[in-house]
Amino acid sequence: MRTPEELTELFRSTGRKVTAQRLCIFRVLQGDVTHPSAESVHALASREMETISLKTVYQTLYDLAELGEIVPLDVGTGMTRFDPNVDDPHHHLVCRQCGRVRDLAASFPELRVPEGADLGYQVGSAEIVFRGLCPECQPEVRGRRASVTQVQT
Amino acid sequence: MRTPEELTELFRSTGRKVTAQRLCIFRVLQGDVTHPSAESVHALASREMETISLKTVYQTLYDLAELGEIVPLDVGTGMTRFDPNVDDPHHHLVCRQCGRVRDLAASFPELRVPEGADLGYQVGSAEIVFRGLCPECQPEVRGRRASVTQVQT
DNA sequence: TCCATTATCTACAATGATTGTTGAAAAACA
DNA sequence: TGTTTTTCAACAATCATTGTAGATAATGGA
Repeated sequence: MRTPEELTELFRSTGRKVTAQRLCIFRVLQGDVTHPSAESVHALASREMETISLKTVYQTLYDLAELGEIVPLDVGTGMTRFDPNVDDPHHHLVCRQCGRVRDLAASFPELRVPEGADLGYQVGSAEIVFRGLCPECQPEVRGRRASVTQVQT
Repeated sequence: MRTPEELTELFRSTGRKVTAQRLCIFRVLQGDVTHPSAESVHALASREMETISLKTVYQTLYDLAELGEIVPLDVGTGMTRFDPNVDDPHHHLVCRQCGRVRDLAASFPELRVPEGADLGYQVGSAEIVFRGLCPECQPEVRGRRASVTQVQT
């Protein structure tokens, strides 16, 4: 995602106004790698601006999404998450315990819909969600993590 | 998914009661390949039993999920979808226009998290959602479908 | 078959995430 | 600085889903 300064520029140049609230949200998102929900962006922003409303956060997040600066993401954790990493094609790691989401920096160019299996769909993209346990949620086995299990695909 | 008769058996043997509503829901799910939402199961069931409540549908769907007969699925269409196909490992095709969901009967045993990209996650499974246009939503080009585009992964 | 037990039913209210509305306030640009 | 237009915060409303409660029905045994 771009810096708050670049986003300011971008907002102005697209006829959007740049307010203290928006700058605050830009700052919160900057470098956030945890794919926050609107709620958690609001919680962080509230630390700087107590009166900022959740509505404003949603609004700004969807403005950013419209400009292609972040991507709304639904990985089945009940809320929409926002991914500020739009530059590198990537997939996602989701913790099935705590819901933590991280980017998986890899592409899978060999991934194809097998011949005849497409049911007539004109497929344009694929998203992979890898599910497992994040480092924090793993049971410790004699001081280190339990052995890695086989990926079921 | 099992037949209504088998499900009746299964429900009884797990201390659940078999009611007319439940049988109706079993019948509706039987052979449904479109991954219906609770709402659409309710709509179909209502054709046979006008008074059946949405709550009952949810309840029965989650009973079936608990018994492993169907799988709740979130593919980002705003509602939970239910997949009666639990026997064959598979992934999903989602229409980005109408939200139609279909099974993609294929497994990708070669799909691995690249060495060092797992960020410490202990990955156990992967789900792939292929997005595109279903046959009904495709623009027609001189009588037949437009050419297939490249899958972006 | 009939009873007693226990689960399930429907109707209704409540939840949590998200979106709509409105008048007040603030940013942009002349 | 003034005017225009957007955005703000507070509040109400929505949608999918879940909780509650008393009425009802399925089950298993007498």
